[in-house]
Amino acid sequence: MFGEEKNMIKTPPQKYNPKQVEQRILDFWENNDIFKKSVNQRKNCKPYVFLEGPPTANGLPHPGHVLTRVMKDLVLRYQTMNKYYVFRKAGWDTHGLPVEIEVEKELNLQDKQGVEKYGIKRFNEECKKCVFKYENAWVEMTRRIGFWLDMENPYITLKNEYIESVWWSLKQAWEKKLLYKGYKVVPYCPRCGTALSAHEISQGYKTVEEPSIFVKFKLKNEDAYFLAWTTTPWTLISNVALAVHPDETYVKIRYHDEIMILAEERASMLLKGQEYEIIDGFSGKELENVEYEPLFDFVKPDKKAWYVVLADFVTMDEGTGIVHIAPAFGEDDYNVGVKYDLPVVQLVKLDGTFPDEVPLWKGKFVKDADPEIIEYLKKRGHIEGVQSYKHEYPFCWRCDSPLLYYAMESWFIGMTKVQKNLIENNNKINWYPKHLQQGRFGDFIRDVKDWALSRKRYWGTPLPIWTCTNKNCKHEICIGSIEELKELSENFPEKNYDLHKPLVDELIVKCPKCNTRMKREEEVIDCWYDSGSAFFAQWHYPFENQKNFKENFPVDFICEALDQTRGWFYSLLAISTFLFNKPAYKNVLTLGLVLDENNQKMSKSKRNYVDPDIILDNEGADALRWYLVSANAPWMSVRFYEQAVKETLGRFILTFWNSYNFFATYASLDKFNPKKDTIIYEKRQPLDKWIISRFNKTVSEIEKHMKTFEIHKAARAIENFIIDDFSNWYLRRSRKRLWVEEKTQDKIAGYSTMYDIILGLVKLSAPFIPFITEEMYQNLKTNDMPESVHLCDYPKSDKKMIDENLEKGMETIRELVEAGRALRSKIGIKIRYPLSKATLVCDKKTENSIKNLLDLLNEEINVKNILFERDTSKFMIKTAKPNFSNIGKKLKEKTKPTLKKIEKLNPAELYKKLQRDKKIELQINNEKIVLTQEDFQIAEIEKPDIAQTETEKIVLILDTKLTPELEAEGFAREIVRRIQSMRKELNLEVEDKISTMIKIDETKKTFLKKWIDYIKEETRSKEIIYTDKPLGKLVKKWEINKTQIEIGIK
RNA sequence: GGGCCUGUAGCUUAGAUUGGUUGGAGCACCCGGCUGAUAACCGGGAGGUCGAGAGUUCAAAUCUCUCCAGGCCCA
Repeated sequence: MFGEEKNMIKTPPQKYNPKQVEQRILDFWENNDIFKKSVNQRKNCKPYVFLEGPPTANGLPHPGHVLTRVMKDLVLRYQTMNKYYVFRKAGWDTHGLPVEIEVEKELNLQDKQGVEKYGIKRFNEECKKCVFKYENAWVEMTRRIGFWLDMENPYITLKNEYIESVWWSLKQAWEKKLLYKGYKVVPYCPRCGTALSAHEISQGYKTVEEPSIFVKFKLKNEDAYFLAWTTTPWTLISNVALAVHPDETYVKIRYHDEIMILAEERASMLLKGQEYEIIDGFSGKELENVEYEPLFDFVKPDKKAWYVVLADFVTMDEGTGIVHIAPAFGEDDYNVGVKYDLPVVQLVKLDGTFPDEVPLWKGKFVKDADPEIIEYLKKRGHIEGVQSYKHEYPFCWRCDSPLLYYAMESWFIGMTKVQKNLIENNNKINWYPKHLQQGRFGDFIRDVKDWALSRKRYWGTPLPIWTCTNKNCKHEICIGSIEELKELSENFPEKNYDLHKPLVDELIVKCPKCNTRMKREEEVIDCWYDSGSAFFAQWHYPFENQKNFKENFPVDFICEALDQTRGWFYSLLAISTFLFNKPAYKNVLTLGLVLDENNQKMSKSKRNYVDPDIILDNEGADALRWYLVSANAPWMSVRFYEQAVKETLGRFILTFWNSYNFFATYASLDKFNPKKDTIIYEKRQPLDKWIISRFNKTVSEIEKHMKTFEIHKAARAIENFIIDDFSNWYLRRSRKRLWVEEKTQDKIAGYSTMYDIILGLVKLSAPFIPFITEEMYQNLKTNDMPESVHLCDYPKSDKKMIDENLEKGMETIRELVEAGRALRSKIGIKIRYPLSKATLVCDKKTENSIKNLLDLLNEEINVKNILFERDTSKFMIKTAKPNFSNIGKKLKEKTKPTLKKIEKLNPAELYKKLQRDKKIELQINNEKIVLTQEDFQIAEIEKPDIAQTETEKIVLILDTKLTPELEAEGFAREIVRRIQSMRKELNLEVEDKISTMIKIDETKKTFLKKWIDYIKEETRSKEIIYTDKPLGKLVKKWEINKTQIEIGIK
């Protein structure tokens, strides 16, 4: 016996069926709790803290989600195998406007009024259901691609505990005086009565053509006008200021007998070819605070208004360089208003019509009033011109009404106050890729605005701020825990409560100061705040798990797609900065987007969406994973289509499988026992030592790349190793070793090496392709190894095993093999026919580096002997050939006959003669012609029966003479090949014995005499019988080098 | 409109830091070979204005500027 049964390697199935294998592995993991074990066995190790960016399960997962999950899983498995404790809690993001919109659609509700009519309680119940609508699809996708994540105990943002943690953090902000009420200009749909998110707006841009007007504002105390330009006449009613650019030049001109002020650059553009006179010029700065007379005075502002302010956003691209400012209707306007303490005049009602204060147009929709307003101003001489203007304007995606930019009351977190800390904390984060840190993200933070936190909606974490309804008290409190709320409210339910609307608003909360009932601010908060709280709220910190939180903060690793830069990546940093003044995470890997085959963003509306399930079924999760991680750097966009994954399967996964399969098949035949049949390193072949060296080098390469999240490079290092070094060289060169029937030491050395390498590879690539590696591992493992490859430790590079010299030598050998094959192909002698000798011309150093590896070269180019030389002179003959241009110049019309004569001479003789006599004399048409050395060029040619080629360091010379013995050997190999292909045709097992009958002419019989045993052995023939009528299961006629033979086998 | 990223053979890509011989691979293609790894393997071939243009330099895929195309984010 060669080994014990339990450590035996089985013969794997020839064909790899990804779906079947992966299904079986999934079951194996589940039945044996491998995921939990992989986490728990590292419980006492250093933690590597991961935080899951929570998806919303109210839509189906998208290929982009597959990519993020694959990448996260890869990193986490890698760290786990590297002996870190990696806790992996799933999370669900459950609040937000998209959910509400989805539900509104389902319930066919048109607007907020519709929602309130339907009932907030019922509505929110629907929302709650909706966010888990596709939970199954998500869980199934996650499972199927092999993402190990604890989905049984996820954090969920809608849970009371989660909300409580969020409340706690808001109270921290409150106490730090960061939470305040202000205005925010938002795109607003007056018909739906709701503000729209950026995402919604981007869906609804349309090109419209509208009137734009040039409006004259008369200066106070001077008979001159500011000329301003606007596309929204209805906002003029609420005008409070004019803005100019501080650094631009403005001019006072006389035009049509009126004095007007506008930007110099714009004047020359607008009045091109017209007559006007420049009276004066000044910089924008000089205009600051100049007052003008209002166009309308429907209300008396409570603050100083109607003067010139300075603003950088004023451009010279269009208009007059003077911008009319209505802080209630534009974000820029609002910001400049805050800076100058301008009043907010808001003469538009929430339904988009003018209020009673504007008697002229009251009740009219503002946009419809534009023509009337223009007419009104014209009559009063305030209009200098009307142009039609084409531009992009946002419309409500739901009801198609034009959106109004509108200042709404909103609660803010004063991020500008902690900006310095934000910048400092950002600088502590390792960003991958690096450029985001100071680029897109850094820019964003350097220009940070206060966080508009509140949403006038229903489905979200309620804003925990209550105001006393007693007009004399007006006390405001922020509640930071359920306990606190219980204490202050009379009717807090004992159990089964839900902190969402409407319950929070039904509580009778009494003012701690005057005991009057308090009213909650009706808003819910931005759901980005929810997910940005995950790093503490997932622990229900500080109410529970204080220790857990402290050990897991800051998080080591988060990973999401590029679109999260200003989303989750920001909200995490923002919250952790004002709470703890630390970054929430140390490393952030930002992934590129998943595009379709034509580099277009995948979307359902474009119908270019690739369903991951199809690929998972056809090519499998491993091929999909490998493609996604090896195709490109993680932060680059990756094209996603089935053909690409199919190619990955063929090129890489199947090559890996075939390598494994090849080894396992033979190891099983020979009952190789990995525990007992080991050969010490020193006794292995150079080839073995070489692959071990290459392996260890690959391991260290991977370590280097994984450190910098250059996962594609790590993957490619594995791929190159497997395909190039292991499969296409090591195994190919080792096949003969396994083909011998006895269990030689060499064969066992081969098995040992293959076993070690494949087992190492299986571990090395387990985080990348967890299924196929598990399948292989289960067959390879001995009973004292962990039960799953994912419970193993990651391979470490053993520097002692790296032999640079050997690697260099092997490289040289491989170059020689390549050159040798090319040479044989050129001279037309098949590799099957051995040649007597090859000579390598090189220096001593090179000779030394390869002298132990010559067997490989021997076999690959099939020569009997290999010799070394220092120079090529033995094999080459120097010759002289005519130098056409010199001879031509010298002999003119006699050139042709001369050349003809030279052609007839032996070039080698010619060379010798030239060397000796320095000249040559020729008799042409009775004339003596003398040619000298300059008339010839020196060339080298091979001697007869010599062929040569060269690599960078070595000249390879083959003796091409085929002796009868050599030919006989080649002929024997021809026969072997025919018999082998017949064996194959009969689908014989490798070890099956056959009986062979050959019909062949007598001369060849003697010719072959020496090689009969060889043929027998190679073809596993018990006997070879010469006969005129070969019989057997398969009989075939062949022609080899014009010799007819007939072979029968059984 | 602004910021950032990307652009190398039909496709996927190497090339960084530090400019330096003739820009490497793989897939696909064509020719030849091999035949118990067969959705393979080996040799050869064809295929490149390195997105375009300008500049710096003895020398540019690489550095600078401008432009073009695609993408993302923000307006």
